[in-house]
Amino acid sequence: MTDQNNDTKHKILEVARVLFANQGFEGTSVREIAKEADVNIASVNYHFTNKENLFSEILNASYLECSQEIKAFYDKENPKLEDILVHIFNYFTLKSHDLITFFKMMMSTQHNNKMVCQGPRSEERMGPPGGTVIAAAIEKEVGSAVSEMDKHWAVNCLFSHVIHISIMSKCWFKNNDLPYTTEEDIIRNIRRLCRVVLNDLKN
Amino acid sequence: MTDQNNDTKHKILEVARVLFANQGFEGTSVREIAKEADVNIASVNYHFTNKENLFSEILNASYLECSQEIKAFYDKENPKLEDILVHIFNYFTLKSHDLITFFKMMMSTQHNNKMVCQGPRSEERMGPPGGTVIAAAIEKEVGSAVSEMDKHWAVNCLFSHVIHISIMSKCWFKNNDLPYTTEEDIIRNIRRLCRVVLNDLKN
DNA sequence: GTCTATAAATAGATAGAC
DNA sequence: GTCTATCTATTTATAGAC
Repeated sequence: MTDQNNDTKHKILEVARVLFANQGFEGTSVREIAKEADVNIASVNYHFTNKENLFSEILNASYLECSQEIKAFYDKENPKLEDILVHIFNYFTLKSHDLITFFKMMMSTQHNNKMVCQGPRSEERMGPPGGTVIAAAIEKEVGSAVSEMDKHWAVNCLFSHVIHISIMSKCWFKNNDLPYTTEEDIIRNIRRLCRVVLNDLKN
Repeated sequence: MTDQNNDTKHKILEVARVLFANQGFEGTSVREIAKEADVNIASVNYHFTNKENLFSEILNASYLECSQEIKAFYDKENPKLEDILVHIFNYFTLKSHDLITFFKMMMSTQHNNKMVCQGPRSEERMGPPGGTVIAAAIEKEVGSAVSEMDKHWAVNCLFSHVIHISIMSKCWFKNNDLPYTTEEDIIRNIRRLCRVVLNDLKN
């Protein structure tokens, strides 16, 4: 594998994940990817066999990178639960298209049946990316006596809020100037939900 | 307008909303819609001018019908907050493609900029469908002294959870058999979040 | 209002020269 | 590994007969 190969392959991946995130699978053409990445159109199929496989590789990589990013933050900063969720929000909205891509793909029924389940399942049974880290943080703050069901409930509530807000802040809020939807508002709201959920688990 | 016209137009709308919900805008062809609705392909453009306009009409209608359905339930049953949210969950997952369609469309960046804002804005400034009903129910249970900010926070938390779970239960859960994701689990979790959020507002 | 036929554009994929 | 050229299929949209 030459440097040129790596370059081309990498450029395609970088461009494709952004285009897929913004336009969906069907909304993005291979030609568009090649043009935007400034590579020849035939190189896409040469490196990835076909469009579906390119998509699939990005899907699996996105899940993995999301999980790893969150894990790295947790290991390095030893943060509180609410800091993790704010970190996830910032990561998704400011730094990366990964999660947007990932959840849009899941919502495309014709693809999720074929694709979501394949590839390495890094977090057991493919819970939400970062799910195990969120669960660990909950246990640390509430105590290890917390039941599995309680933990699942809490992870679910918190993650669903963050992912929903992350996605909505990119389209809905922007187009409808709703009240209390500045970045500071959103982060304050995330922290508040964390405290409220944790309080419930403690009782 | 003859009956035949109404029939054809109505059939197209019914079929298209389901296909758009499942496959997205680009993933659904006009041919597929016409075939599934058992109408001639040219009638789609005859009645709706073009594909984008058909999509746009469905988008606005879906938002409106969601809001009205929730409002009707509220006016008729005088339910508790948690019953409203369970009703929304049931409505979205069991009875209708409306919300799925609506949120998928919002996530398609190339369309939401053009479309989401147009049409009648039934709930002020296009908050989530059912948002005003949820807010009213909160006020009824917590008391009218609750601040606007608190209400927005609560609506946000509760709605984001329900919509996320509704969407996920159609693809993610099914494909990854995660624990605590039966319909009963989900409903129990929704009710729990309602109680926890309400408790916080009362203090 | 409905139909067939077709125009015009674009899609994914590949053959074959280099 | 990269490129041009092209095949084949499919798309949206429309013209024109009925």
